[in-house]
Amino acid sequence: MVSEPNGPRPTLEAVAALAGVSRATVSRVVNGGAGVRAEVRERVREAVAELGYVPNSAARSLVTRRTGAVAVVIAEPETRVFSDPFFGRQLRGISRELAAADTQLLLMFVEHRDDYDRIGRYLSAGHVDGALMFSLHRDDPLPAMAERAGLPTVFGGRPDWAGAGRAPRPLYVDTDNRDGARQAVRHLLGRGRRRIAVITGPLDQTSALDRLDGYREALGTPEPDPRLIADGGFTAQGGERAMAELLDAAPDLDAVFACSDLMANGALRTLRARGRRVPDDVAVVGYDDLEPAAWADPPLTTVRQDVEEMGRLMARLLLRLLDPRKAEAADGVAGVEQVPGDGPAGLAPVITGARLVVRESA
Amino acid sequence: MVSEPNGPRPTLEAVAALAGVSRATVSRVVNGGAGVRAEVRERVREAVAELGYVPNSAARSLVTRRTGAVAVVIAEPETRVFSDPFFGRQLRGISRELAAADTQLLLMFVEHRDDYDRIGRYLSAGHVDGALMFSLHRDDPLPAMAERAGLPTVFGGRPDWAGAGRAPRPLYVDTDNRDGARQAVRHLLGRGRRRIAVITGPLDQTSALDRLDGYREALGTPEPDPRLIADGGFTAQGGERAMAELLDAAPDLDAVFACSDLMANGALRTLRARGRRVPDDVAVVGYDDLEPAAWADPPLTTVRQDVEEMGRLMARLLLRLLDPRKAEAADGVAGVEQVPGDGPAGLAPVITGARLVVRESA
DNA sequence: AGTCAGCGTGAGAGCGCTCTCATGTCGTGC
DNA sequence: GCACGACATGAGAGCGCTCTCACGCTGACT
Repeated sequence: MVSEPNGPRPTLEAVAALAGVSRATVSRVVNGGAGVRAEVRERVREAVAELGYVPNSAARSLVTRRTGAVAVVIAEPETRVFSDPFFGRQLRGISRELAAADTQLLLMFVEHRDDYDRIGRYLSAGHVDGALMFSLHRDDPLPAMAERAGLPTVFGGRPDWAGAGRAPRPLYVDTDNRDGARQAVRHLLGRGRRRIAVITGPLDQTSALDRLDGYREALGTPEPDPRLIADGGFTAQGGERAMAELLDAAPDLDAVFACSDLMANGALRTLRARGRRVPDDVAVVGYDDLEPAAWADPPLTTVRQDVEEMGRLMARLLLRLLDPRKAEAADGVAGVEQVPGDGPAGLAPVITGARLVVRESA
Repeated sequence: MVSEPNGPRPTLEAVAALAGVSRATVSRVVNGGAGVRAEVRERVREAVAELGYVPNSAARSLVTRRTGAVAVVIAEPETRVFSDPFFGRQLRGISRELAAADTQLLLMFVEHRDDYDRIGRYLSAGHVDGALMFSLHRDDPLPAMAERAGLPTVFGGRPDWAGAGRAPRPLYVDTDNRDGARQAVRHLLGRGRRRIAVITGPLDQTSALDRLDGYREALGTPEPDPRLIADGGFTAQGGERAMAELLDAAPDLDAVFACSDLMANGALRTLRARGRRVPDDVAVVGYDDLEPAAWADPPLTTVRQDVEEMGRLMARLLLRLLDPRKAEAADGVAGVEQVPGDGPAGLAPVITGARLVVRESA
């Protein structure tokens, strides 16, 4: 690759001239080389290498109407996004999968009300071929925006599809939150705990709701003692506070299911401060099985979801949506269950399994 | 905005027709409207709104040679990137600043050897106007690639500029690592500690090196007792292991300066396991002042660097590099010191201050 | 009254690529 | 020996935008 240090980047034209063929032929070679005589193909390849030719993406996507990039939109108040390794992990899974498909990842955070405008505009502007959206709360306008813009979108976590009218079924990747919660609570019941409290996430998110439902189901009580339920907002501080509320309202509790590891950590802190031993006095189960779980004191019994894999699945789903032909035979991932009864092959929401990991806290 | 649900997106041409002007005039209005009669401008704006016109970015960047996007390249083994809130925080700062300048953020992780190829190609392909690079280790080929591609680049942390030959001075944002480390160790000295160990980061990174130098300086010994130095690799596990090594090699140590909060947490864990009380038996100081510091048990005395601000500064520096005219009067940030003796106004490395935060661990 | 600067606007040439269609060149079958 | 299809290649028309330049108009100055 003997490129000019700083001259203008070579164009198709230049390569064509050097190889003694037409622009069209060079284009064909650059895009796979089908229908070009081997000898010519080789000559063109050499010219490309010699000039250090790299296709101009703007020109290409101007005509193809494809950008080779997807947006990842994270609509989460700043508190949670990066103190919780959850997003990072998922992002990495996404990044891996996209990189493998030579697709770029555009990261956008929604923080303020006015960000919606900017992002909505951006998504409609055709800068990206599709979008991955995270942790939307109930009234988030983003899904509607994406739909209006006709932008293929995959959600992280089952979206609360209140807003959309006659929209097609949304595509998403989620874990079986309800089942995970059930496993957690059943484990506590199996250890003889009877006054089991729950620290929930914000109840305008389906993941938080589903876990709460799983808790209810496992207890077999549709209306559990309200003193045993507190909202921890999916943050460590929230978990700390929620645990304090719970202890005040129900001093006799003997277990707590925190719907995220971070909240479980907060809860542990409160329990320690109040002199309750874990797990002897109060057993604690978390959810996620990310770093905070293993590093808690004592290490958390928790529900594992393969977060990185979820990210990967989201990306794969979107890529398939964008280009069904390229649907590599990369399917049939272990532990993945497809919701049945849907459209074209593989284009359906994906629910991954949850699994209890027993450590010392319960 | 009464856009067609799914029709082809309107073009300049369409807007021009509706407003009864030429394409050129619409273009002028869309790009600020300078040199267009107010009345006409208004008419065009209405047409734009009516059609829901959004400029096609590919067409635009084809002619302007600008993409309005920058790459953020993170070259860090997976272990650290998202278990440490450091990157997330910095990313957020970057994102904020870029969003304010309507610039997109392309995120790319380097994990494998072959990723370098892909990313190098990408950076040369003119997809982005500039790049922000993080935590490069000594022999990282990325800076050279960026330079060869003529891509404006700002580094996070002072790069080890071994590779580059006659390159211009690299632009970077860093904290005063050496001073931060000095403060940490002086604090320990001030508390009467005499056998102060250090848990370093990987020594092929300047931040780790600089902190170690600060440690040496504060001690006043160019060659401190090697038994008091261990590499913790900037990870929690590494910190745990390093602490164990230190205790084995120098059981009489009475303090440890861990060069990151995560490593300090690991160290705390080992100390707890070995029955050493903190801070009574062993005082511990961390570095970063991110979540892990406040959540440690006991809460960590640590060195604060405003990570998000660093991210913001990196982005600002790059934006200024890309478009000097737009250098808003957003300068003169508190606590920021510019390295003197450089090129055009403001285009110089930035070193932000470090500050000791005293909590309970020392 | 004539000149000319200055401003607002339009015409049109590309930016670098893809893709359709026409053209040319064989090989095959009757 | 001729018609025809298959295949390889080239010519050229855009994709939607920006930007230069030319043009016409107004108003100020000689």
